[in-house]
Amino acid sequence: MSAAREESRLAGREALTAPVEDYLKAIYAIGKGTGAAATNEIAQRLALAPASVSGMVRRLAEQGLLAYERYHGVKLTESGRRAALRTLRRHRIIEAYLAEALGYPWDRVHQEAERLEHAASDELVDRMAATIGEPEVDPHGAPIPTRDGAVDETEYRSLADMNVGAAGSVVRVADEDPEMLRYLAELAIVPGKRVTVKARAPYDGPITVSVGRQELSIGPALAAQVLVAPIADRAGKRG
Amino acid sequence: MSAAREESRLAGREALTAPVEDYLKAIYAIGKGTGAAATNEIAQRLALAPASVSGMVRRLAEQGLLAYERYHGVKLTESGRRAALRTLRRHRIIEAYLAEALGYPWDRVHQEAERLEHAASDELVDRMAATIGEPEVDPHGAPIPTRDGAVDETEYRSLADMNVGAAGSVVRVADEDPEMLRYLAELAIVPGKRVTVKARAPYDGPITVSVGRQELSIGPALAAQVLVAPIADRAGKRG
DNA sequence: GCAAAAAGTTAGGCGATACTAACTTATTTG
DNA sequence: CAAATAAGTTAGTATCGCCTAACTTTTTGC
Repeated sequence: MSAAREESRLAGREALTAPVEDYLKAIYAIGKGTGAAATNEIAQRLALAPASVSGMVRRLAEQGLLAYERYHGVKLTESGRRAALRTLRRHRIIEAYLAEALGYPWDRVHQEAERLEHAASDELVDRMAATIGEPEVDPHGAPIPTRDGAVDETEYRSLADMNVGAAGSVVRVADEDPEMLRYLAELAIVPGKRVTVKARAPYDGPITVSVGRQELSIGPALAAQVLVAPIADRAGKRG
Repeated sequence: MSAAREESRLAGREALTAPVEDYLKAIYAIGKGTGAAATNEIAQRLALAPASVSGMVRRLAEQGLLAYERYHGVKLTESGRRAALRTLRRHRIIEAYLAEALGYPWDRVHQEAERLEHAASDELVDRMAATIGEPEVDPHGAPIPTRDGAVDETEYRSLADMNVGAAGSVVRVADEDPEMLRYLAELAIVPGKRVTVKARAPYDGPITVSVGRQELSIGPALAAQVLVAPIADRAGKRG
């Protein structure tokens, strides 16, 4: 009964299914909001076969959620972008709420939010946001889109791209890998912390960073997952 | 990719789909835990065609969740009953949490919980329960099953079945119809309230009830939705 | 600038879950 | 107790979202 299907969806939204919301989120993430996304990239991010993506992408294009040209990847339409941002808002508010209100550790909020984002109503998400004081970022520092679809799209440099001597403030870390998040927490590399790149070994070697009064060495793969806002160095060098 | 399917499900549970959980809940509700449920009743409760129920019920029987004999309805197995109670626990804790922690009005918690119960992890549900002090009933007075599958199965009399003169304490009201819940709240017929049946008109006529210092008249259909625990009448009449 | 490699698509299927229409079994009732 | 009615099932189909295998288009690299 398709009536039951309909009514199981959420009032006020155009009843996108969970898989559709996941595709839109993935395409948004790949295209950073406005760019194009390749079939294989979408497939990899969603852990699906490329052929499945071809099929779904055609359907989403028919629904007007994205622009698709065979063999040339896809781009979100304005409507698709809005839908992606609604899901992203849900996801990040849920993450923030789980951490703030329910004491969830930051390495597990992502996984839980990944499921709840498809089931939570606008009302619930808004109540969560209000309860924890309308946060602007999630526990990993990712910006939360507003109700009307605005997001801070500032692009930050990763710790891996900073020059030696440059200082900055950690604004955001990748949120998907729990083990990595636990490790970063251990190192005290969390949003808000001030970091300075002390050295970098050649040939993709480890990067030495000072965080607080500690100095530590991390691999470039990990450093790439940490985004930093530059801070004008008080000593007058340059970042 | 069935791997993605798997991983989208919840750790620690045997990965029942949302429809399956809904069937089990419905069958549990109809059979009051141990009795049998008729195909048509299940169909009606889930707003599905009877033919769809026949199909699903066969599959659930193959999975060992229920005992099924063609043309003679179904009964939950022990495993099915446990699964139903797990879902019920989720549902009711979520309802209680929404009301307590997020200020949800009692007429809307059911609908929201109906979706969240399929997406929330055990950890989330347990954290919610802990946060609001391990409630024993949901906002409508329905008992919350414990983690190990025990529920209070006391059967109460409805207001429609009470003798004139009988007094009692409202323990539970039906939870699905928001409009009815708003009306009951208006009348102050909510769990915990003391009620006395003052009169009942013949031919299925209205029932006059005193609640607090008010006296009001409600139809038998509404009265049937209100469950009451008898209170030994202080004046010595009888219930 | 063409052949090899990479990327993407189509074709053909599958499992879940639902539907309608037609049929069978059970129950009720005169 | 037989006919009428109610309840339940089977058969055949659809949609969604996914898969693999085989094919086509685009890109890359000599």
